[in-house]
Amino acid sequence: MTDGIVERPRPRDRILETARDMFHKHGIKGVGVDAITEAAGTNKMTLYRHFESKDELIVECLRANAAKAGAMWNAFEAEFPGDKLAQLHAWVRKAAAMLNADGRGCDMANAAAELTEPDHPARLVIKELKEAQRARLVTLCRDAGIGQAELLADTLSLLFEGARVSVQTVGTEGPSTQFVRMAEGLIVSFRGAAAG
Amino acid sequence: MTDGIVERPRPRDRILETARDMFHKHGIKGVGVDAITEAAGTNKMTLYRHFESKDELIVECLRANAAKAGAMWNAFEAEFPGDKLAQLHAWVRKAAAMLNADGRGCDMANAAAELTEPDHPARLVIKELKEAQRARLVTLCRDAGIGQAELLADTLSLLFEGARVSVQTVGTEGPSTQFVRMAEGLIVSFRGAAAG
DNA sequence: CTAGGGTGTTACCGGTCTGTAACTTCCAGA
DNA sequence: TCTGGAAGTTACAGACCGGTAACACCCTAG
Repeated sequence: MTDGIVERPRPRDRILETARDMFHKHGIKGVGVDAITEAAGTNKMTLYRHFESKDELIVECLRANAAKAGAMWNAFEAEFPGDKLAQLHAWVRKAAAMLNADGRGCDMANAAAELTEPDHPARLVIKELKEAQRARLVTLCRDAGIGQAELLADTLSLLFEGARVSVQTVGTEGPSTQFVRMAEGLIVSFRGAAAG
Repeated sequence: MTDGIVERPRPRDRILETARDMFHKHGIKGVGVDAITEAAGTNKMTLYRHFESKDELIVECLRANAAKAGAMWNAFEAEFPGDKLAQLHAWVRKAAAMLNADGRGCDMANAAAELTEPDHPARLVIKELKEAQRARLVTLCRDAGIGQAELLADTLSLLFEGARVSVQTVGTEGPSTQFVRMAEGLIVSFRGAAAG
């Protein structure tokens, strides 16, 4: 019986969580496996028992990020069941909150900027996961009864993506401050025109 | 008299040009100074006679990029003298062309993603140069007689920035294909509302 | 012709990186 | 209590990194 005390996560999970955090903060090439394992309270050998290479660890981190993002979408549905328009507005608010969370952009985009080898295993999963997110936003727009749902979803996607890199280059006081206004304006405009 | 043959650029310029190209293609941390000098047809010692460190070389590369971008703006003015609206549309076309040029995003944004140390010398110039570009786009929108010029300029900025990272993650067939339509639609919309 | 600065060459330094080998320690389950 | 597997430890291999020292070369300005 080990009740009463908080179970310390297994080494694999500690490594994964620590790596996610450090990759996010310092970039992928800016962090070595030694630093990860030390911060995770373990050692390099244990890392290589659970992940066959740093590249595989990177991929697993990206997948974990995507899983967390997926949970976010589910939270929208749980908060506003059936009300797709409210969920869309929740997405806008959540996106805006992320902009001010820290000065680092999207982990997928940052990884894509760093890992330039065209056949790097991470590039495949980045594309996969980004496309999945796009599909989810398109569906949300369509189910909200918006005509030209793809165009609105793509526009919102690009705005958000751009806002995240803008925060990374000029900080939170730049163009990204207008993100909510832009997004809400677009939604109104798309709802007004041809509610097909 | 060395007429008749093309003057080979001096080592410093060859290094700068080669570094710009390699940083763009492979990322900053993905390229070592040895590789740069070898590709530039010179050697490491010569590099360190002209640049006091790799960091300074990075900064000079970013400045060179900005200078090239500045020349682009001047080309718009030369092509459509006085016609600010035509220059704005030229910007949209040029931006779209960049999206399909190669799969790599903005060098400034990529550098910001890689160089995470908050006091890295490159971060200062990135912020400077991005703010200068934004100011230029705002001025163009304002001079084109558009009300809410800042909002339009910021929206176009974020769209373009987002399109560049989108190209880097999902390729040229993703949301970025809609960039021109989005941008032109926004310009029309902003011109329609309150030509203050 | 000569002097000197820009350039090329080679070797090296200390550090860091990913990844591995060999061995010990710990702990849960039978 | 015994056993087997997971985890920790130490040391190392081989490569690459940014940066420097010492020296040979070449070309041009005087």
